[in-house]
Amino acid sequence: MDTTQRTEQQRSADRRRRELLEAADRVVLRDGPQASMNAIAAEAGITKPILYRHFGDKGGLYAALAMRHTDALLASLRAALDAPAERRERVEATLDTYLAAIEARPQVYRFLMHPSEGGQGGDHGFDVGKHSAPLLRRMGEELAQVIEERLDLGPGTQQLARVWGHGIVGMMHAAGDWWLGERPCSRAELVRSLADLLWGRLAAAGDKVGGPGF
Amino acid sequence: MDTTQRTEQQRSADRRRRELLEAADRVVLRDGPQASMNAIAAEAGITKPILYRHFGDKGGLYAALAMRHTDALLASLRAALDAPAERRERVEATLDTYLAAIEARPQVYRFLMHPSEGGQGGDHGFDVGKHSAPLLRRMGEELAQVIEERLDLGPGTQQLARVWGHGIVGMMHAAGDWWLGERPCSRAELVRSLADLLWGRLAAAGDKVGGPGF
DNA sequence: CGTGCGTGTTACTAGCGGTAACCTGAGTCT
DNA sequence: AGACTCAGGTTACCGCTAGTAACACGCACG
Repeated sequence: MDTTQRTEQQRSADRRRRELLEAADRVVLRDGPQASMNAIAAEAGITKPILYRHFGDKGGLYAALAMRHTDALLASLRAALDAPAERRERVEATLDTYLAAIEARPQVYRFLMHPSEGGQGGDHGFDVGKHSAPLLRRMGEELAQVIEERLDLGPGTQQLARVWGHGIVGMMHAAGDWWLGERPCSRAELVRSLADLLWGRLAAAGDKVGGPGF
Repeated sequence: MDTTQRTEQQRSADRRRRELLEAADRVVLRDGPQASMNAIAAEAGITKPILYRHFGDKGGLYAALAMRHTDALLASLRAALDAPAERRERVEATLDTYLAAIEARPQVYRFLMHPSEGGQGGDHGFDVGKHSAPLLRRMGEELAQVIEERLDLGPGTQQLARVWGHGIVGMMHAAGDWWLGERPCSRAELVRSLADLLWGRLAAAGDKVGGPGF
C-alpha cells in the first residue's frame, strides 16, 4: 500500500511538474530569457515557493525547460541527418532543419542559447569553457558521433570528428544568428552558401586579380 | 580661454574615464561578467553614481569595456590575416591568434562573449538576432570584408563572403569554447583540424566501410 | 481525537541596477 | 568681502530580482 501511495503521489507530482513547465514555456515564449520566477508562477496560477520546491532554483527550471526543447530539436536534426540521400543533400537538410527551427520560434531559440547566464548566487567558480549553451554542446557532440561513425578520416578520426562536430555546429549557429537578425537572403541561399563553405569552396577559390591573395 | 578650460576639463574627465575603465577591467578579470556596479565602484575608490554619470548605465560601461578588448583582439587578428604567407598558413595563423587570446585570458573572453545579457531594465523589445556578442559580429564582418576583397567567388561574391565570414567566425568560436573546456588536444592540433575542415576534407572524405555513408 | 504530511500562502531577506537629493569646495563675478 | 555657479562626490532611497522561513489548510492514519 505504501508503494501504491507513493506512486500515486509521484504521478501527481509529475503531472504538476509538466503543467508548470508548460506555463513556464508560455512565459518564456512571451518574455524571452528574462522571464522572472514571479511571472512564471503567476502564469501557472501559483506562487513562487512551489516552483522552488519543484525545480530547486532558477537554473533547475531553466535546465528542465531547455532539456525539452533541446531534445525536440535534436530529434529533428537526427532525422534530417539520417534521411536516405546523398551526403551533401543530408547536410543541407540538417542545416535547413536547424534554421527553420530558429526562424519559427526565435524566442525559444534565444532562451536556449543564453540561459539566464546571470544569477548573483555566489558561484565564483572558474567555469569558463563550460559556459556555452547546453544546446550547442549537445549538438556538437551528436554531430561528432555521426561523423565518427560514418566517415573514414584515417588516423585520429575520433578527435577530428569532435573538433568538426563542434566547429560545424558553431558555424551553423553563428551564421543562423546573424541571418536571423539581418535577413540578407533566403533560407535556401544561406543553406547553399554554408554547404559550399563546408565543401571546400574556400580552398578552391581563386585569388582576386590584383590582390595579394588570401 | 573658455576653450582651454573646457579642454582641460575634458582631459580630466577622459583621464578619469580611463581610470574607471581600468578598475572595471580588474574587477571583471576577477569576478567575470557578474561583476556588479558596486564592486567596480569600490575598486575604483568611488561610489556608484559617478559610474553612472560617466557611462550612463551598465550596458554603457560594458560596451566601453568590450570595445577596448575587442579592438585589441581585432588588431591582432588583422595582423595575422595580413601576414605575407600562403593562404592556408594565414588562416592557421589567424585561428591560432584567436585561440591563444582566449586561452590567455579566459575571463575576458567570457565577458566579451556574454556581456551581462540580463538586466531587468524593461527592454522587452524583440531584439532577437542582435543578441550575439558584439565581438562575434565584428569579427564576422571583418572577415567577410577580407574574403570579399581578396577572393574571386564569381557572382554573388559579396553575399557569400558575408555568410562565410560569420560562419567561419562561429566555427572558430564554438570550437574554441569547447576546446577551452575540455582541452582534448593541443592548440596546434585544433588549428590544423579546423583548417582541414575549411579546406574541404569533409567533402573529400570517404564513407566508412559497412556504413550507409554520411 | 490528535498527529503527521503534502500543498499552498504570506511575508520576508539580501542584493541588484539605477536615481533623486543633497553636500562641498574651488573659482568667478559684482 | 560676499554671493553665485558649477563640477565632483555621497547618502539614502526605489523597484526589482532570486530565494527562503514560517505559518495555515486539508486529509489520511492510529
